[in-house]
Amino acid sequence: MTTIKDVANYANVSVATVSRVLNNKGYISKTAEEAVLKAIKELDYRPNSVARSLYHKTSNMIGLLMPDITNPFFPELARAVEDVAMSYGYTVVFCNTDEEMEKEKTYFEALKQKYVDGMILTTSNMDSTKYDEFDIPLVALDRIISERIPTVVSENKKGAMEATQHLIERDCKYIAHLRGPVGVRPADDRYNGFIEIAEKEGIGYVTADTQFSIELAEEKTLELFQSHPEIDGIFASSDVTAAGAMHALFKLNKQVPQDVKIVGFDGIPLGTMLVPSLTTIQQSIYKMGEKATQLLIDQIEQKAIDTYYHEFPTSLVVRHTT
Amino acid sequence: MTTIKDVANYANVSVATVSRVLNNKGYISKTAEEAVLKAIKELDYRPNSVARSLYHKTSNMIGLLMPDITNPFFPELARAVEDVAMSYGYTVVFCNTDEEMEKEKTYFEALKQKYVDGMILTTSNMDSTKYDEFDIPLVALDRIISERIPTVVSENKKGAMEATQHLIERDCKYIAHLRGPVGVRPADDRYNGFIEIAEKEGIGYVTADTQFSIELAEEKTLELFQSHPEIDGIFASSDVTAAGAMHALFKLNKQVPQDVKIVGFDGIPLGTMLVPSLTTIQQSIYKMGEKATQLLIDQIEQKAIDTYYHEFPTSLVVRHTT
DNA sequence: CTGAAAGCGCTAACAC
DNA sequence: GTGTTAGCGCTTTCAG
Repeated sequence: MTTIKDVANYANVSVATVSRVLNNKGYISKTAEEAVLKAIKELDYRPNSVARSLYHKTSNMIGLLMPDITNPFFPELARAVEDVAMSYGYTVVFCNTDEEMEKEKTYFEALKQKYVDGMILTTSNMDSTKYDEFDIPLVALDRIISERIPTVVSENKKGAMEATQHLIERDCKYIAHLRGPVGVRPADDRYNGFIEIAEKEGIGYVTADTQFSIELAEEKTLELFQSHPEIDGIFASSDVTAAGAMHALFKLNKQVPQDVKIVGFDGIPLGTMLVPSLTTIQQSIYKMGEKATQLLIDQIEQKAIDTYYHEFPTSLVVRHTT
Repeated sequence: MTTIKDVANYANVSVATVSRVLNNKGYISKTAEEAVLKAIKELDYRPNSVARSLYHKTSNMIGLLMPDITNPFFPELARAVEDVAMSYGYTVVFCNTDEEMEKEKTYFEALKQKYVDGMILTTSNMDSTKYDEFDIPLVALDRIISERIPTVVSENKKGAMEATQHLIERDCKYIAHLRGPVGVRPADDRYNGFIEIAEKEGIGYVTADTQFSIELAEEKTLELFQSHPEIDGIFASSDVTAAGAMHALFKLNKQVPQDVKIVGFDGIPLGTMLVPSLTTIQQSIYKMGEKATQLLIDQIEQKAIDTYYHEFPTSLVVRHTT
């Protein structure tokens, strides 16, 4: 490993001079600059970023905490974060917390110790005050943690209302809602949107709690039909649970969309892969990831942040399940 | 930020002593140890890992280069890597290279400068000699780069042979193979496996080149049926392309599996979500990720590596498309 | 057993 | 314009 000292020796200047040309700071004579550049090239020197970090207390790394990259909602988000981070010269460290507070805490600490310049949180099971204590740039993505942390979310409630309305317009008389994990904010918002429309329209409905698991969704759907055979519409809180519901219907020998109509939520590629393809509420996943990263970098680079709360519109994408 | 110096002052010892208790190295008296431990606790001190990195020339970070986390084959792999890394106290930096040599090079350099302790490569478009030059621990995962780099792959060819055999046993007379990206090793191996069995069994066949894109797979399938309407079996080189084929068949009004049977490759969750669910060649994705990470950490920790080449068995999972 | 001090590679005063 | 030097926070000889 060649160091700044080697370069200085080779170019017959001091390390300070080398540092100056490296950072374009202070006055350097043309000759000195050339000598240094030549030395750098010939020795194939690259500054050691750990040493820089130590001095600057900054690492050009950002942390990304998410529940589980294996859940098909997250890869696109992660991709967006990585793309933007990369374009600004930041590198991303990623961590799966499984919605477990312990893991979240461990990672949060570990990343702080690594001097990450900021973190994007797509998970939040820690006491929100825990985050507040720390003076590291943070952004909440698809979660709401505290109004002091810039936040990027979808219009979950509005989307859910639209989905429900759509089922009603498609003539559904009795709608089941496969609710997402209770306590997870976006899922709760969707639940509330569903209830609001169902009540307002005076339609029959029933709900069941699920997780982001296809098997569980299938099972719950089977149960629902046992107790409520009159169900003719399903609003699932995610595309994955919608897929689970479709399996259940297949088993029950119900035709989609003739006997039962389905709307999902997320707009992940899975929806188009299903046969019939899934009507869903499309979120601007990639854009949300971009925005969150932008907000984080703005904070890191001390730029003023105008708005702390960003809600991205959703849109109904009608495909073949309705 | 509280430093080792603060702890030393608080405990009335020298920084050397603090360092010793931190690392359980050298002799420390009970009293000194207790004083230090108390100081650490009361000041809520955590060692700065950047400073440690600078001294040790190690960062407890590993890099993970993959083509695109958005491709559903990769999240599980990434998850396995992260899980194992985490359990050994390593943190993972992840990068999407899009199979582009430029990005790969950029990331490779960037990570080296960050002192990552090693890298897992699920991508390889750089000249393999480029990797050899560098003396950083490396593991090739789902790719083969050089025999000097420990490698973890699936039995791609064998799996493909089994898939083809299965279609033949299911009475397919004319089989199409949706080939993966030409030049990507696992895809080429699958292609070769297919050809070998098709030739050996003297069955009719045709192939088409695809990428990991559902749309393209659908399009190519449509084209294939135009020129070869007698196709009654499809072996797709990935589950995603299999899904594309299913869409095409839906459009063509062909029944699966009655008119046409399909086998995919990968064994990603998508397969179970499709209706009918997809028969596929299951790879041990998670295990491969684990093994690769283990191999990397062994190298980092200077443990001897017994075998450089690890091939994981695949297995035929029969579901409803055959 | 413990402390002083050098040094990991780099940056930024502060002199000259 | 350029060099000297004191750190950034930590580890590890080397004395004592």
